[in-house]
Amino acid sequence: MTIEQEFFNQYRLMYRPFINKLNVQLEPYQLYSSQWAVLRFLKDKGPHSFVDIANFMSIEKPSVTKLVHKLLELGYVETMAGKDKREKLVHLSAYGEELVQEIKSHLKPFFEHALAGVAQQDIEIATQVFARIYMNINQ
Amino acid sequence: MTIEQEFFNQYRLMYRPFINKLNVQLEPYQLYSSQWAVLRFLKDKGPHSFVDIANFMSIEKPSVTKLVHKLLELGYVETMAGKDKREKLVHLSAYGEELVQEIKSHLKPFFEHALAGVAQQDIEIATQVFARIYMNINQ
DNA sequence: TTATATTAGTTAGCCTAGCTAACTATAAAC
DNA sequence: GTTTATAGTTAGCTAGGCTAACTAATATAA
Repeated sequence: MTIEQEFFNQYRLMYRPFINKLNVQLEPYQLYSSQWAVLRFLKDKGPHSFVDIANFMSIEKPSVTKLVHKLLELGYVETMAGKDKREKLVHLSAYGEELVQEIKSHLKPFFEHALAGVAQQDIEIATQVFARIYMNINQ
Repeated sequence: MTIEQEFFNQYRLMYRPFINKLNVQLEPYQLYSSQWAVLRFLKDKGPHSFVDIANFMSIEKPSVTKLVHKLLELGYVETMAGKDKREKLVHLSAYGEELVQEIKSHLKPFFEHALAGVAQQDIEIATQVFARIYMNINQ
């Protein structure tokens, strides 16, 4: 087994336990990890269109429609007019802003526990590896 | 944003593009990445029961039933009697053995391309980080 | 030794988180 | 002014899981 194969084996093996545990953490907020990813994107990058969200998350437009409509129902986000009559910009509501802050605090110990015993430098190295793979894979 | 949050953001962001590209690579063999994970497990660790597969992959027994039955249909695996009349051991068929070898060779350049420009040492560090998280998360 | 509890695998039916195809409304390009 | 492209939606599909409830076989305890 090459180290590349081993890397991707371990990468994938970790995915489901991680997502399952994350979803448990998010349950009090009526959120799944995919919806949380949208909120985090809006928090970090500000208001963006449905297409922007699709591109950022590497998913298709109809998937974004579903995610955002659920977040609208929950009152966590709102839409406003975009640069023309077709485009709609999604942004966090006042309530959503508060909630995202709260969730971030709530998740902090979970993430720290997950990475317990890992050197800060190694976390940074691994993070850069992800970014590089993302780039390589999308040419 | 803490480095822990950034780590998990990047981790998740990479997942879908990676799995989608991997599934394209596996298409000629009529396999999806989850089915491939089962074959790889059987190749690496030898014949195992449905419960063993469930534990290893962190999924439930009914999910294993579906995956293995698909692999049986394709003729890639076979079952044999286990240590008692309840248990069934799954193992690669002769054809499956050959195929797994072929797929591994086929995937090699894909993995190398994905990790192009990443130092061997950093790949190893990241792999160990995954293993540690897996351990931390499952107590 | 029987009654009870546990374990291995299956079936049915559900959910998340995506997808494609086809559509409407609007905008851009020719 | 017609064609082409873009933003978002709808309908209906799939992968890849899940829980609940079941059967058959085994282990435990009275």
